[in-house]
Amino acid sequence: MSLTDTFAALGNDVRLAIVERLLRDGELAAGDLVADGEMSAPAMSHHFRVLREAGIVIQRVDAQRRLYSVRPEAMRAIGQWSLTYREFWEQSLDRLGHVIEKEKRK
Amino acid sequence: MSLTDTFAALGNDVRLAIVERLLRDGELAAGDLVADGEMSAPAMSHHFRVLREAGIVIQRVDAQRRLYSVRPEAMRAIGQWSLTYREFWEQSLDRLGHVIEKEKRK
DNA sequence: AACGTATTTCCACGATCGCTTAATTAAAGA
DNA sequence: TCTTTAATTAAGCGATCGTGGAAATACGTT
Repeated sequence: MSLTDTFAALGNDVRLAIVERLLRDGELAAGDLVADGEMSAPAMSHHFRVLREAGIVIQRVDAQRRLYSVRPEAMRAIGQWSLTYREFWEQSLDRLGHVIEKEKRK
Repeated sequence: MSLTDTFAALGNDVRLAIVERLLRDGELAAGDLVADGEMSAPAMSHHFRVLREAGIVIQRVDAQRRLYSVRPEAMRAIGQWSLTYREFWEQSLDRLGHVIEKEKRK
């Protein structure tokens, strides 16, 4: 459940797509994802397991269905991490911003 | 060079540690990382290659040495992505915040 | 030219990944 | 109870990953 595990879990096209779909649509059943994607149910189930074990999604049981949703804590961990270095990754934008500022003053 | 590739590259303890080290110390030679870690030079070189191919670090040549540093663009991609969903991952904090607000009003 | 330093590429190996088919579990409906 | 629906677990397979040792490459120094 470390940040490495989080990144590893999201480092796969299928799983990143699942997470983004859940972030847009909210809670969805495993079958919903199997329906529109061209992926077998076992394969999808495996991806959900990886996401669950990484702490990215939680599972809620409703009769036969397994409803999945994204854990805000997981997203927050990534958010906090990137914000820690925000000054760094905005430095090139800052430079650009300064150039624009200087241009304006002319 | 997609976001998936970025996450995949960071989904490894050694590589995440390398990136955080570079973010703290700035530009470092491959050998510097080999020195303090208990990892062989070939293994370290491979990790740098993965990070480079994912667009996370850039290599600058100085005589025999290869100096590595983090590309702000890569960090920004993660930052922007998480900020896209900021409202979502701050919702649980918001709820906590509201509870605190209500408590204050009493 | 020969040597030392810094790093990468090549080759091999065991471990893990992503997927499929088949079997299993579990709950709802007839 | 038998069947259908929803999903997971089990087993097996090729592909990729992470690593180390050995060799190769590249630059600087003597």
